[in-house]
Amino acid sequence: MLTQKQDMDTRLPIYQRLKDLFTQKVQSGQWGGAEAIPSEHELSVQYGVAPGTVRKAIESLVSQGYLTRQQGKGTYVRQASFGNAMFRFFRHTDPDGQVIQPAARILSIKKAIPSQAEINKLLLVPNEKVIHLTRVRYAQNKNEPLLYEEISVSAQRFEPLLSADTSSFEDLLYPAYDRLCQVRVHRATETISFGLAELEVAKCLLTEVNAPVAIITRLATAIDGQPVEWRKSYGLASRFSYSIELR
Amino acid sequence: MLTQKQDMDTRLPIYQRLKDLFTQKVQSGQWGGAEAIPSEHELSVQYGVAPGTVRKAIESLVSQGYLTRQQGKGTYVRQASFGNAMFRFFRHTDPDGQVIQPAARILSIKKAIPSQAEINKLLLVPNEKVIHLTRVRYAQNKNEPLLYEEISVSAQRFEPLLSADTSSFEDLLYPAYDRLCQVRVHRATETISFGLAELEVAKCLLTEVNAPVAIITRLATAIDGQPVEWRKSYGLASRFSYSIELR
DNA sequence: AAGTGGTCTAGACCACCGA
DNA sequence: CGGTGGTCTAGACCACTTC
Repeated sequence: MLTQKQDMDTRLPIYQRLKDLFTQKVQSGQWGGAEAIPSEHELSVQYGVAPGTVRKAIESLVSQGYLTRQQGKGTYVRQASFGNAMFRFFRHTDPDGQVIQPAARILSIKKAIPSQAEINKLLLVPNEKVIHLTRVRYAQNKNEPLLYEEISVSAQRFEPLLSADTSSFEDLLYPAYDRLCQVRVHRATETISFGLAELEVAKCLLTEVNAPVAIITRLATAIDGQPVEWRKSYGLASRFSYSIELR
Repeated sequence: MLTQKQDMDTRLPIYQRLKDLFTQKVQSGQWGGAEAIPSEHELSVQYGVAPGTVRKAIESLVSQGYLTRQQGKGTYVRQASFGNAMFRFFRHTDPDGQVIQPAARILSIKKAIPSQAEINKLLLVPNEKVIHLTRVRYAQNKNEPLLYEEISVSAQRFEPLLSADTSSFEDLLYPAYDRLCQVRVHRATETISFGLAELEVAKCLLTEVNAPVAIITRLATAIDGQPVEWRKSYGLASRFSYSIELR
């Protein structure tokens, strides 16, 4: 009663098999969207196991970041929530500790031929084009630019971006990906390095060419592990600081 | 029957109270060493709760890295596992994202009067001295310096370092802390920022004064939460990179 | 064989949410 | 109010380690 298309069952514990099964449901999109997944009770009946066993599988997926549970409501496939995580770390040296809510302005958005780096990072197929998007982020009340960003996505999957009203997604890109292109960012890897501002970057950050800048390279992936967005963000190095807890 | 010296009980769930209680036992050293902690059954009897509740508390502490369980043997306070996973805390990467495993050479090690910053970070008591340790890290096969490090620890707790043979712990400091000083690093927080090389730094990195450098500040803490080591690492900004996964 | 954790069951009652 | 997840109970049987 727990056997799936292929019996992945090599005498794994039931809750493990459930976990695999549920992971498939999430990755294939059968579960997801705004709906809650079936309740614990429902699942336990459906698969003929005890509620505690279903619970254990679900708890494990929650701790892995695939699901979230809300008491009284239900269990949901998790939305990405790190949208502007980076800005937690770009501390403006204002009266201390004030969180900056950055505004954003999109400078350009156009189809282009991918570089080799983009092909590698986004795993593009031959002849697949990309969409290039450039953006500047500002401290909200000031005119001061904080970050210049170059963003690349597959032109195939993100076609709708080209015809959309950019003003509707300037600040928040990932919700727009979801809304317009049905692509949901699940996690990302960021790499920090330092370099010197090239002309375009310098212009947008109102500094000189060759000024030291921090570069955050981000590769964002969907819940099924496919890379969906590659991004390079440039900020003035002198203002940059980034904290991580290691365990 | 679950009440402790001070009733920390504000109607917290039982397993939470157990978790706090067990955490105390670990941090105070009542549990630890080579012995297993009491069995689930024993604990459930002792505190008058169901075994499943004890289990939930323990599982949570296992996932937080405080305990490990071994089927058939028992549950143990987690030992530092530096043996092979040598660079647990070393996240620096080369431009391709490969983790770099550098060799190290200790330049100096001596007792000193702490700066105010050190007093604050390490929570030193009045008149407590520190040990200053400086070190250079090299790419393994090259003569090229990658990082210059200034490391501060309490002179009281780390006295044995001064009389030890430095060649025995050049590469691996944390196992040496454990072996020589019975101090186990459990976690650490790193902050990355950007600056310009001062004289000492420039000399060791074979570059000029005011060359752009990446600065990684690390505060390492023991299992009881006490700060034990404060470290500043400097690397040439042009060669530096650092990766983090976001979720 | 005895003791440990690992898995699983089959409930109970509570707190929270939405209609 | 009914349905959801959150907590808790009180067992069962299994797999593993140690003696």
